[in-house]
Amino acid sequence: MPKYMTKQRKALLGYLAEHADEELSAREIEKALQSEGISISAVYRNLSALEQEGKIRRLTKSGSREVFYQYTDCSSCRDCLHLSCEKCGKTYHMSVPGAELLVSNLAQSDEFEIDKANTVLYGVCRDCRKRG
Amino acid sequence: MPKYMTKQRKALLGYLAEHADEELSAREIEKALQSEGISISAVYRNLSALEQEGKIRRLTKSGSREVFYQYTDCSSCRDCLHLSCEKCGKTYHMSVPGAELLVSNLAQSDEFEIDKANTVLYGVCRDCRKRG
DNA sequence: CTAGTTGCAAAGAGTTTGCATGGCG
DNA sequence: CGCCATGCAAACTCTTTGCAACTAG
Repeated sequence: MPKYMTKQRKALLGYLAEHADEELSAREIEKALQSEGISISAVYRNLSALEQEGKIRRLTKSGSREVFYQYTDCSSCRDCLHLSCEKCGKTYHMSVPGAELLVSNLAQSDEFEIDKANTVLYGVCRDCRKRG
Repeated sequence: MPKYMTKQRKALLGYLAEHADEELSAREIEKALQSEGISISAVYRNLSALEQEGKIRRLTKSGSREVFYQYTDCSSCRDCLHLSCEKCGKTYHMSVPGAELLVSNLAQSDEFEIDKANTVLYGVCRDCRKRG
């Protein structure tokens, strides 16, 4: 959808790439880029465009009121499920065979067709569990 | 947390019980109960209380900006995962053995501990798929 | 040049809060 | 009767939008 590569858009894309798989709020992004010079409206407009292109996921953590945006950097994301750690906020990409197994199990037993693009499993990752 | 059973609280709880497993916005609830007489602030205050007690789940559909509340009427919900139909909004309770299988599979292969209370799988249910 | 993009400020929408009144127990 | 909950309106936060100025291609 976007046609011109402005310096604001470039800065935003760069920041998202550096923080792939992290959950970021619009305000966080604006603050992080304030030295680059980008207005909060431009942040929102670009995030919305990216969301419509399917390059970004918009999410809210349960219990929280905040809205986060997440740039998911995974070329094969159409075929895998996502695990989100509630402690560190990182996203893990579930191996394709595992995802397939789950999805087909579900389709059989409950006759429910999973929408992989919009499903996120929440929990605690191995690293965070080790830390306690 | 709540101490008194006011008529507003009673009306709200009754409405939630009638519409268990449906996704409702604060405004919808207020409108539905306007004959009973409840203010939007009371709706929000009671929903927040219920959310803190864990009797209600607060969620946003991906892509949408709207916030929904859902009263999950399931006595054994601690042990099952939830499937949410993106077409009709209904929640399905995944059979316990199925959930256990999935959770243990994940724990083994990806060493990720699922938080069943906060995880919702999105997709399309059998009924909606039949309808097209 | 010319259309897409930005910044600003104002408008909106949803949610929260302060305070006086009212009602449950 | 005392305290909690309600209603109202104002306050807040997050997000969107109108418009003039700017700039990438």
